[in-house]
Amino acid sequence: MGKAEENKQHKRLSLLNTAFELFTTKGVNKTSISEISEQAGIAKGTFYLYFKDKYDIRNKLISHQSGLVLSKALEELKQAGIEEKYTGLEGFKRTFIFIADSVINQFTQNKALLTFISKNLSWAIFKKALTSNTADDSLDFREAYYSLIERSGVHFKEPEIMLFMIIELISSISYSAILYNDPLDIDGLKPYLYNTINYIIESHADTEEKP
Amino acid sequence: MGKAEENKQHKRLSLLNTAFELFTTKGVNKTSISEISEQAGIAKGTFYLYFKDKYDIRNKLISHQSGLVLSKALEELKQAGIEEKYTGLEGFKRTFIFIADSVINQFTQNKALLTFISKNLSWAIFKKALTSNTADDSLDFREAYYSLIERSGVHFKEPEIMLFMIIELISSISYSAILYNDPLDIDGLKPYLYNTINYIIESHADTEEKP
Amino acid sequence: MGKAEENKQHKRLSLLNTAFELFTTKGVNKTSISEISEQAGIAKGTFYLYFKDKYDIRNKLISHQSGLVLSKALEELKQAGIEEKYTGLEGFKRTFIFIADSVINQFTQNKALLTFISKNLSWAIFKKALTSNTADDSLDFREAYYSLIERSGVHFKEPEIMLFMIIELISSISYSAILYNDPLDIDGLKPYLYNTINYIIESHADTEEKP
Amino acid sequence: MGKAEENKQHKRLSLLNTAFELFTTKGVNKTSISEISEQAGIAKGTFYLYFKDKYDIRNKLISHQSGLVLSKALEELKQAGIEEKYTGLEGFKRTFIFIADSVINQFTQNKALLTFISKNLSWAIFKKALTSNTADDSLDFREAYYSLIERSGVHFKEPEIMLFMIIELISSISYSAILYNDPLDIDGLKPYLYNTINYIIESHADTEEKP
DNA sequence: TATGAATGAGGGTTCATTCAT
DNA sequence: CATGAATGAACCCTCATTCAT
Repeated sequence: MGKAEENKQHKRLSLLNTAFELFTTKGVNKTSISEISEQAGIAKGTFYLYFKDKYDIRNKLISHQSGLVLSKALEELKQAGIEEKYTGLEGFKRTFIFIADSVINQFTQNKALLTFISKNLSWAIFKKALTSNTADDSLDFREAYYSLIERSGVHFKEPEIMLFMIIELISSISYSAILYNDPLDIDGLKPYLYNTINYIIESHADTEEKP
Repeated sequence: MGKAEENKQHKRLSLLNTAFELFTTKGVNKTSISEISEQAGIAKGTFYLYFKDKYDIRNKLISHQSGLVLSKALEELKQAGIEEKYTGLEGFKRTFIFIADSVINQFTQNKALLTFISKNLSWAIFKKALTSNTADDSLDFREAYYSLIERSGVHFKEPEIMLFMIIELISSISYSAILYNDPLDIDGLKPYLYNTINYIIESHADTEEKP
Repeated sequence: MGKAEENKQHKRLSLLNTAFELFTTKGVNKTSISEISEQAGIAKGTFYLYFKDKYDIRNKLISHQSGLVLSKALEELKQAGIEEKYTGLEGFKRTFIFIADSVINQFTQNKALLTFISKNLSWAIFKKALTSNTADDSLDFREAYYSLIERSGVHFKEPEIMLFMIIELISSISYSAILYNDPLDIDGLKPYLYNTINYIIESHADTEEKP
Repeated sequence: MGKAEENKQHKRLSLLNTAFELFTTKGVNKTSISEISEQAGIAKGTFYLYFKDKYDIRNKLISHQSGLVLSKALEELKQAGIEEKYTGLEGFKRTFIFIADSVINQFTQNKALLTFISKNLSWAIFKKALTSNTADDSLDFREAYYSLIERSGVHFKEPEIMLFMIIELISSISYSAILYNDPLDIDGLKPYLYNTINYIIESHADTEEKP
């Protein structure tokens, strides 16, 4: 049982990894299930024991990969000790920008990943990724987000909308800037982007954070 | 000659219109060239006399349709006489929000169009749409944009980046809000969106617009 | 031993019942062994411990179900007491028509059963059903048939052929009439059918039935 | 045009013939479209230009082949001059039996055809075959049937039902007898069969055919 | 005996593209 | 210019059957 279960997990992962590589290399449309299976060293029919179809595996990959990116960003945050250095609204802004910067840098270093996620991400899928971290991972980004808010001591009027707007801004701008340097490379755009993010945060903060 | 040329244009338009209807109805992937040709009342082989392949016609459609949306927005702007009522930075902001609002409303009323454009739009394609208005149309949105700036009398540091950021913000937020009401319906999000747009404009304006 | 044996019989029956339901619902072709097994709550591999393949279980079902239909007809016959009321050739005819009518009514009330049996029945399979009543059932229709003849006191020249002809007539006519009301519904056809059956019986009877 | 059209007809026929051969040899279920196409010397995709799917070609074949069998029977009838020799009810009976005999003999000589038709024939499909003789053939069996009746001078109460019953009787009995000699070979069964057919005809005739 | 994961051949079907007319 | 029949590769998916556990 243990062995069989292990084997199954191994195959599942093999399929996920292969699919990810192909999706990011050739795009989802031009990747066939035959190809995924073959390259994963698995019979074509076996694919269907693990995933319903190509879009099933794609969605699972998006959740999974988004989760990984965020995990890494939070990891880096912890190591940088940002949260401890700053407090209040200022601290929150710095923290958030730090995370955004980490995410953007990851995308800059892995453009295929950016292509894959951007072309297929929707806020709905992303929200799922925030919470359900596909089994293994124990990270819950949503929780991390709210604990971040709490620790800052700031009260935000609509934290959900604030998050949504920032994420949409980051992802849409990253896409064009990182992949096409258009209208400018991402480093040139960062000041504008972070400036806007800061503004969004400020405008959502309830005026007097220390009454 | 005149007759033949007319006929050609007619076929071309027929293909474009049919393709647009099918793309917005069933999606680009699930629309076949056979289908487009047949529904356009044209032989399959003839399609290739006008377009290279499905993606060729798709790109042309995106440019074309984006142009139409902007044209309509500018048209409405003219009829509303906004530009004449307000001046300076304030006027520019109002004008811009007016245009954004028009675009968003158009998308709200035509969700298929939104899906089609959002799923396929990139800044690069959009930029092309701004200038080259596919033959017939005489509108040059870029020109309109700069004349708008000029008339306002405000000097912007990076008008191109400003435009880019605003458009990305609008399009990414519209997508989720209009199509899925997630995290909120578009009417609920408009205040936040317009607020942010205003901020972006302000932060790009060179401090003292009236020296 | 008793327990294991019971369990085996239980699984066998579960497979037979499930297969029957699926065969009559979706047709033999479109029913897969996976489906049968799964719905029977049995592992796929286990199926092969009980039946050779789909057609094996199908044949066994036809025999079984045909037997059930005949059993029920004979049961009803007994309860109606027809045999006691009439004697001689006349009695035989009435008895036979009674049985035919019961069978047809059963089919009318269970069209899926009719489809299944008609599409798969052959005289050869049916003959097997007449005698070997799949284990449990103790009824031997062939025996019942000959005892019916004997009791009537009539001598038939070729009782086997007579039975064959009548059964083929009934089954082929029922099929079209019950399932498609074509060329007429079964009630409209019954007079013609029974009239012909009567004739077949008469023509097989040795002239002077009471010497 | 003429050439292309000819070519199309040729391909169509090639597909029909190949399908017929495969259907009668291996059965409809076990024949694949790949096989039909390949053996017909045509690309697989081309099949779909001519027929919707396997069952489309099957139905067309049944109609076609049934028509051929009947045509041949009527041809033989004409050559035998039966109709001229006999008149009235007697003549009708002899004519009908002659046709039945021709059909049965054809089936006896072509058992594959019998298997194919019997396993797939339904009264509904047959009726279609009676009238619409797939383009080329000019024979309309239904018309022939009614002209036969008319010429005989006999009035039948329900000619449609009479035909239905006789055909069902013939086909179901032929099937078992010709293919399996069960319960008797077809020659042994013919007397019983024809006897019954005669009876059915008689019983449908309006009593006094010569007033 | 029972399981059910794995197989992989083969099914039906679609479709971009070509080319003779 | 226009056609549309023909292609055949490629696709997705199903499923009977096997076999290690």
